[in-house]
Amino acid sequence: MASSTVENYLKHILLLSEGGDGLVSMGALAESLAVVPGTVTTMVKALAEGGFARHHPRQGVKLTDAGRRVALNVLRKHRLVETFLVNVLKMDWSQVNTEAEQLEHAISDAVLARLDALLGYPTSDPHGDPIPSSSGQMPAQVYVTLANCPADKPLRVVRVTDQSAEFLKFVETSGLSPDAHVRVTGRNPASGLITVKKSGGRPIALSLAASSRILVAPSRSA
Amino acid sequence: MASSTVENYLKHILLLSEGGDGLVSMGALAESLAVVPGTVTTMVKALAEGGFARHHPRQGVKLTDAGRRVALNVLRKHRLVETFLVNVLKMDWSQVNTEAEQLEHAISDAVLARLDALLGYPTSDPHGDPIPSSSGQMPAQVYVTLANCPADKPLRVVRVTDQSAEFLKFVETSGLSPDAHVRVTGRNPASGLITVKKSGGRPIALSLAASSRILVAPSRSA
DNA sequence: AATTTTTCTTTGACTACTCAAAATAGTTAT
DNA sequence: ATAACTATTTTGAGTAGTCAAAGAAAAATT
Repeated sequence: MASSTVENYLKHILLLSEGGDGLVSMGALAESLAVVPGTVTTMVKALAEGGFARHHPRQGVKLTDAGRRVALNVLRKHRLVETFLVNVLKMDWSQVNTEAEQLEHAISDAVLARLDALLGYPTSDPHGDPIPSSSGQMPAQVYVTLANCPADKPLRVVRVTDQSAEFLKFVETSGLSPDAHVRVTGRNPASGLITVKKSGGRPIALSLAASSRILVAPSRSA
Repeated sequence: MASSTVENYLKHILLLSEGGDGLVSMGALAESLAVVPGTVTTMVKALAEGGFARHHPRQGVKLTDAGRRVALNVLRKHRLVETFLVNVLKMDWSQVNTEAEQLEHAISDAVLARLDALLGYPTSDPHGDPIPSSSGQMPAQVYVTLANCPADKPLRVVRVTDQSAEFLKFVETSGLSPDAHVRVTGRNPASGLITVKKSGGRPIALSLAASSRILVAPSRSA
């Protein structure tokens, strides 16, 4: 059985390796886990020893298939728990990430299966993050960010890729949570601002940095 | 914050001290926690250091008020989680003890409060064990065991004080789960057996040892 | 009372994880 | 090509929790 610590390392490696070639630097991992780089080097070698990852000295770490399997299962637990906390327990979506961080390591596969059924087999969590299937498949999402999508087209928010309570609070009060219908009304690269409008609402101003953490899809309805 | 290990020690001390004078022997605690006695001595001194317990060398350990507060909260989490697993997730009551053992250390007070509301503020779990209140009160149950209650009186099962999956399976298939209505029909101290009957069912034979783990209350209806 | 048994405590050692700080490798700039 | 910078690795040490086995105290036997 992988310890909570090992599960955490694997989860963070998985998240950081998305998009790239799978290699994650020690520095990025240390930052993400809030430990010093030396600790990461030590642990990554232990991970490699256990067959969960391969360590390429001075280059980075990459998950093995076994490691990815564990990481995906942890991520699945995390996101299903978040969904439960929001949909069933009606908790604030800006808080559930922290809660799920603990529960993801304590929940058994048996409980997970029941929870999945109770929730109706969801494929994404309240932040729009995709939930890996029990067989370890994660639907590849290739959405465009609000920062670089065409103006004036009808859009639907599908995902918010920043789990910080502060950002999520802002998104919620702005009404930009997943499933919100919006369109980009203005874009000013000089000032680094874009403005979006909900159908029938007043314009909302966002920094480019903020808008790059909101993923959208084309929407039929305005 | 008390670690999972500390929480576990406190919980086991609380459970073992019930009924007695509050003093728990190192041996009993070691047995209950499945560690060697030397480990318990070491840990109990750390608990005392942290203000959770008082260590009386060669006699035993006793919780302080702070320790009891923590222990009751862990027990509350354990039993509310069990109730959730059975009532909401429809899990087998013989398995939920093991599951709750993990979850009791991972669930926050915020989640607990929501869970409590969802379940309708129950006062006992599926095994009939009393659930401590959020303020740390545990309803004192002074029930009689099936082993030494009067014969032929109508009884209601209120609690099963053995969490082993095997025993719970037996109780369930015998139909002696909490709220079952039964009466003692025979008692044979020589063979160590007693027989009970559910209203309209056939007699069930139990050892005295087994029947001492089933608590009952007088029942109006037969 | 002396001896045996039981229970408890101590000691030394080990695993898992962590940090601080020094050493090293790789990269970039001069 | 040398210097400087940055990222990584190594080393030494510390905390939390555990066990095995030796030693000490208390209780039970004889």
